[in-house]
Amino acid sequence: MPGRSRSRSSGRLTLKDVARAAGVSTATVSNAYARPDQLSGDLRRRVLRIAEDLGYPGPDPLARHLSIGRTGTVAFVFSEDMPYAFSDSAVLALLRGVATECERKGISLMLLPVRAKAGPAAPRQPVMDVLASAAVDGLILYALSGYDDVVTAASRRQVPLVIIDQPRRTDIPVVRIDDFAAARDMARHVVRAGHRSVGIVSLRTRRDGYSGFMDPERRATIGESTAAQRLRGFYAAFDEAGIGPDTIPVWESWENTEHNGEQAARDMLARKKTRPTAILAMSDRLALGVMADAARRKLRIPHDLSVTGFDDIPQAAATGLTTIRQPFTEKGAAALRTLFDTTGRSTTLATELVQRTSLAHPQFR
Amino acid sequence: MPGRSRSRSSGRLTLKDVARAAGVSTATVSNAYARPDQLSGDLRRRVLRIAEDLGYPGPDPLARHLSIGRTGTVAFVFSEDMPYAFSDSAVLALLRGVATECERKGISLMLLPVRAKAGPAAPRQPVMDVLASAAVDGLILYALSGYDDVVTAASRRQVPLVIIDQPRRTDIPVVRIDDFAAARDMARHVVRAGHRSVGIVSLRTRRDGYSGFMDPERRATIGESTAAQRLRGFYAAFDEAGIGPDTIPVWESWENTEHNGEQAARDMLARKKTRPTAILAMSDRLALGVMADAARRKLRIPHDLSVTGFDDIPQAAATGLTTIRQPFTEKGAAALRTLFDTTGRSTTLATELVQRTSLAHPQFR
DNA sequence: CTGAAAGCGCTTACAG
DNA sequence: CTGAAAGCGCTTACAG
Repeated sequence: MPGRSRSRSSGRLTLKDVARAAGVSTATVSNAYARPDQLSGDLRRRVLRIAEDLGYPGPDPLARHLSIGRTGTVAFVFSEDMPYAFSDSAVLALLRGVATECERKGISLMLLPVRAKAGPAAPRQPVMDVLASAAVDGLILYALSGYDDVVTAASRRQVPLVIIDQPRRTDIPVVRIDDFAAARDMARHVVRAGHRSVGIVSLRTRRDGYSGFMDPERRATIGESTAAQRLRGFYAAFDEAGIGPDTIPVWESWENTEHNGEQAARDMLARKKTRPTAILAMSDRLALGVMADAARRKLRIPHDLSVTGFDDIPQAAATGLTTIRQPFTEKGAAALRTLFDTTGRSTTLATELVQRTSLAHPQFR
Repeated sequence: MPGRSRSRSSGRLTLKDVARAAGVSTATVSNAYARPDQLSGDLRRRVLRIAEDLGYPGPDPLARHLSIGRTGTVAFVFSEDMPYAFSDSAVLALLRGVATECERKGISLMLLPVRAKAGPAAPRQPVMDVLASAAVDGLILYALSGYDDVVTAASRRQVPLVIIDQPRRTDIPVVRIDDFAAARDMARHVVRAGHRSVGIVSLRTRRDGYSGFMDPERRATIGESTAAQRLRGFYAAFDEAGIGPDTIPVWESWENTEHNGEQAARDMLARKKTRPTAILAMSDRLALGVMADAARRKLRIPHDLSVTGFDDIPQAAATGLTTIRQPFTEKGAAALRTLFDTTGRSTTLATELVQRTSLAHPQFR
């Protein structure tokens, strides 16, 4: 802004003002704050006292960040809206892990929601803006299967990236579990329990806002989402048992909520003839929804219907849900470590099948 | 860094590189991104295409922030550690409110924990660092009663401030409830139910890590914390009923956890002779702890013991806890609005006494 | 141990 | 509609 007077023009105090008042250079004032070894204790104390007397709040973070090229902040980027993120215990457990590790390292955490509105084009612009304008040293991308545009925008930024819960990409380190193997193990477990007639409640496989049964074409083009990996795992185990994919109804949920689980159950349990003896859900929340609908129909679990989940959120233990335990907190911590790990190695964390009471031998038919 | 070559020295692409490649000034490139009306559509498209071809990630946020003097980010500053914050439904509801409003306004949210270690001096240095170096346009200070050093450090920053849940300060706008009145109403309700022998489980009144009964001296010097306001409200109602403070045991909890509530109950319910007929807790979590200990002693609620809470978290409804409902989400949203409201007005939100089944007429003695 | 000055990568009022 | 240049407020290699 040519023509304006010196640094006081903005009405704020700057390093320069302190330097002038103390009769030293700005370098010395800067050093007084950030590099105590660069000046004598006496001078440092004097400078700091004068700054305090003047009411100088300390070096401006914005200027400092530009100068040193870092901000000490990382962003957690996720495709859900905030209310959802703060209500989902799986997301919260993950955030707890990220945040705890951040705190340990003295790094600040920024939350960056990139709306999950349906349709490939919808969120394009806002996403770019928020991603492009966040002053961070690294980005943690969470559950962005199908959000290739977001991932692309993120990778343009010249900062380290790590992806949580998404199929491998060769160019970005990933922290994940083996979704295929975990799902396959669960399905084998269901088969071993004696079930031949099963249904699947899937998480979203793409970004089109669809909830409902997947038709053959949709099933044939499930892509590479987390849900796709798990679906393949289920199919693999059922295939081993001679149960073909065409005999298995799959209900896809746009949202990971109990409500979607209930809708799925409503559609699957409606006709007694075709009712499966076991329903495999891709999340505990979906499974809880299925159980809620089953209860409404007076179906006893596991006597009349077996149900399995995925995640092992606190509610799972409370309701006796047989499920796959994921180490959410560890996942979050591992993500942050990976972000600043120069080797760029991906991590696959172990899962565990937790047997409770919601799965048993089918009792009738 | 004198002596280094031009902007390519850091190996990163800058506006300048794009300008050079496009044969225009940096102003034009900048305008192409941020002020489309400042150049023709043709030129803009050409510039953007060249930037894209070069792999330019767009204007660097750090430099942009320094230039425009804003970051589009606000920080939520709280005195608990991250694991606690992500486990407490009251804090989460509040954050949900803040975050939803942030999302609506296109503002990013930063989480800034300032450790709650006991002792006045302990957290001083780290607190200053994280507060001083966060590049934000505003600070939301949550539940910082007793953290005057943090508040002071925050107010040095030349950014808008808002305080949630803390006694009024003349210089900073506050979003809160009327803790005194809400507590007094609850205590009146307890008196009206016929109780004369009561106990209080308090939140922390100071920053010394103390958990246990408050002796008269401690009670006489409770200061201005949220807990102090509520304690005065309880006392006021009991005083109206002729029940003096000296006859009321008060157990102070350093942490707002079920565990601390259980400890309080253990101490208060130990001797049958002096056992109160009603326990007023300053939070639902503390109340749930009291109920848990009561259950262990085979005390029926409310037959053998009445219990009241404060907050109305989801668990309260599930357990029939009579409590004070706080509008957490609205509180968070109001805080963000207040932050950018030039009037600097404080807000006091309404609370509601929710009657459930944990309070009844005392049945014995 | 201290200071003068270039540099970080943008934005923007102003002149043309 | 476009460009030259000052300015945002720091940090730091280097000279003294």
